[in-house]
Amino acid sequence: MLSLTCKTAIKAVIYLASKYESGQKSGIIEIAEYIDASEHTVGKMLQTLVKEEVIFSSKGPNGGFYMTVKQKGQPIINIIEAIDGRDVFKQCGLGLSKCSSTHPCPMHIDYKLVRDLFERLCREKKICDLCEPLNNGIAYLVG
Amino acid sequence: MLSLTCKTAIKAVIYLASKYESGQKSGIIEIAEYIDASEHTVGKMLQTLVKEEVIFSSKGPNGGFYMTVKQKGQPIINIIEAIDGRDVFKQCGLGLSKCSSTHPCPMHIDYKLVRDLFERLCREKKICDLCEPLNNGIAYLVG
DNA sequence: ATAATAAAAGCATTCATTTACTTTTATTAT
DNA sequence: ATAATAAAAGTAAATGAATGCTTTTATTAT
Repeated sequence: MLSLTCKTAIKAVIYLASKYESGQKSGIIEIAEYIDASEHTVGKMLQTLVKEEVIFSSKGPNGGFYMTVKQKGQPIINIIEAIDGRDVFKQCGLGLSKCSSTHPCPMHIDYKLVRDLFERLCREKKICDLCEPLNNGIAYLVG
Repeated sequence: MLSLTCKTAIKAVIYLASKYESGQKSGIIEIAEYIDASEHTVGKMLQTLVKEEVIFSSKGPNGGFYMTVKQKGQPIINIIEAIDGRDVFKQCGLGLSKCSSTHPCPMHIDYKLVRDLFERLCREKKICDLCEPLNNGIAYLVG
């Protein structure tokens, strides 16, 4: 459902959000190391997130990527739509291009149930909700 | 969640099952044309399904691929496991290799809900359940 | 037996995604 | 102003999945 890059993006953003309290910005290398991902993939992907205003960045010494309180309050779906596009939750379970309630594939009704549940979860869960268990040592971004 | 080949496999099997009443076997070309997929991909994929005993095949004139009543009663998950492997419904939503209830990613609980719902659907729905709406002209495999 | 048919198998190519490298641009501290 | 830092941007390579092609093997009807 989600691309590898998109999963990496969610992890990176959760990490960034969890660093908010420290008041410090994070560089590409730091983020990539923490979530155990390729530096280059992370760099490209963060660029996209900045362009889509999911996160902010600043150049130069003491520069890096960071988030505002408002951005921490964004739903996860903002990350997903920025990276994988707006149609993730509209795709047919069997890959038909025009699958809909009026022209359904045989799995349409059931698959839509799953897809909609996932979408709801991604709309309801805020970035800050997910970084909380990380800060409490209850959840992990690697392993 | 499912690979392109896996989606093609599900469509091919639903088509085969829907042809059961006719008592006729279907060749690679016929199947590929009906579900609008690459002949070669379909050939390879059907081979795998035969090896995993999801469907049967016979060579020679009047040969082709076909299914028994028993095979039509299989759950969809049999197709998925044959093509994409047994771990599809065990994978972490963020791609962690060791994500579990004791070492969860921040999305674990919520994602598991979605994953489990999808798995349940794939275990409960039988192949013959899905070819029924097709036979009734209520659902489609192309478009 | 032979020819025709159709799946099985192996190898090669294409395509998309991911990862890697290099150069450029902006910012800050000195 | 200058040097150092760090993101932005553009291009290239590597990987993996999907597709394409060719040969082999098995079966059936004649």
